[in-house]
Amino acid sequence: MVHIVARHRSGTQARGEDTRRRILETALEIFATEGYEGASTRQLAEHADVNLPAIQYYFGSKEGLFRAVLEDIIEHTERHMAPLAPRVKAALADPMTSRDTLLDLLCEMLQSFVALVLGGTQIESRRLLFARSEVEDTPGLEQLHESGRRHVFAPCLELIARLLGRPADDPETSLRTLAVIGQVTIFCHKGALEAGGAEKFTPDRARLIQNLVREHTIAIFRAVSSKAASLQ
Amino acid sequence: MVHIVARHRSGTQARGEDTRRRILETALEIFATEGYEGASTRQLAEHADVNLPAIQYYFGSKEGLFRAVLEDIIEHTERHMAPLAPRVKAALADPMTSRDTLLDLLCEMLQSFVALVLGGTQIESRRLLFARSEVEDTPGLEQLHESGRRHVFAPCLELIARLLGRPADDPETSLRTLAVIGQVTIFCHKGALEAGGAEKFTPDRARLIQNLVREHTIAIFRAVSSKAASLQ
DNA sequence: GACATAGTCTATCGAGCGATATAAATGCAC
DNA sequence: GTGCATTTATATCGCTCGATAGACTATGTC
Repeated sequence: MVHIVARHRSGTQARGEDTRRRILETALEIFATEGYEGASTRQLAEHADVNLPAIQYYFGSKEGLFRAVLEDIIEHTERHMAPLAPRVKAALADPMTSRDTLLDLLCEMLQSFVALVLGGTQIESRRLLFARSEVEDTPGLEQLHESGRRHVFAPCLELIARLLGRPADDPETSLRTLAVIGQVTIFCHKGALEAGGAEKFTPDRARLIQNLVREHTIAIFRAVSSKAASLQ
Repeated sequence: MVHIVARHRSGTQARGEDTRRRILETALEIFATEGYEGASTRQLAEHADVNLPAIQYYFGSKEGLFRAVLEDIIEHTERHMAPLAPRVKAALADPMTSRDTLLDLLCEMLQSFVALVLGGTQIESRRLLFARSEVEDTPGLEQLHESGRRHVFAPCLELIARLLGRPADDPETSLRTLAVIGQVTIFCHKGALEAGGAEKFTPDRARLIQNLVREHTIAIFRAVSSKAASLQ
């Protein structure tokens, strides 16, 4: 029952801890490329260079392993988005915050989101798993989804609601928010790589995307604000 | 070997043809919700109300059935996008075409794309299968991808290249194109439904999305054109 | 009415899956 | 060194998968 109790390190336990992490890290890659159902426990064990029952031993089950992988990602997401959260919260709390400040915060949110999906360690795997979470229906993916909604979608929605002068639960507000975020999420898909002409997203490429999404977003909300913003 | 020879209709043959179509249509739904690997031949047969070997009989194999489903979708995509293609081609061929015309055509392309993924018959299934094609790695999906690239991405890319005054193979051009298209593709994901607050995309909702994507796109390219459009 | 063809049925194959029972190996405390 | 918990290894279970074999029925032809 190692996968439940807390770990204390020394000789054998330390080795066990290493094994656990090795399984966890290779599992991220394999789940990302093969999907949950597509990845077999035998494949997972082989790539982590452990024997088959090790997965049950450390994580209880294949599902337990998958959930552990997701928890790692969620934790990373939250840590990545954390610095911006209080600033957004403060800006929203103050009714006097200027439009420029709100718009600037929105752009920062989006740029941070680009950095999240295109940068950092294990980029490719996280990117693929994000994309999968939109499609598959696997135990635990709901949590990943929920995390994305809380740390990315919700703050953007609130900022955009203020920029539009509309309630956050207005359809137009949420649909515009989705459209704006869609500018970023499309880069999670492998089709975007091919169409972009490159094999991988280099840091240069990521920075270019950040700048251009910023430019688009500013253009959108400058235009929308200059009119009554009521269509249909 | 019915799945190869051409069909001629009369008594038994006509019944066979009906069975074939019934399998094809229910298979679209099941592949969309369960994925290629997730859908079992037993499930497919049961939902189509045929026995298990019927799939092998009519389509050779599970893979053959899947490819047949994709071909149906691709054909639908091409037929949907066909009316716009010659107008785009003509506009691009003429070096004197005005910016406003180019921008208007781009918006029409995007609106038509919205209608494709959110409207028509078997909407939900096609939408889900589009989303899956971005992630899964299944026989034949490459063709679907290729079709989307040729009928949606490529024309938009050419129009945007002209609007930016940049070559079509410039990274900025393709990345901007992806960002703009991303405004639409995000609505293929089920997460977009929940975040949008609705259970399904009603025609009203689809029209609202069309209008708002149009507005965003116009704002983006009016702003970009008004400056030298050279960043990073 | 005999025959060939088209279509459908039941039953079953071999392969791969996740999971486990069981036991050997490893390092710790005493 | 002996007892004990932790970690790794072998062998195998029960199940579902895609696919097929082969018998049976319905239809159109002559």
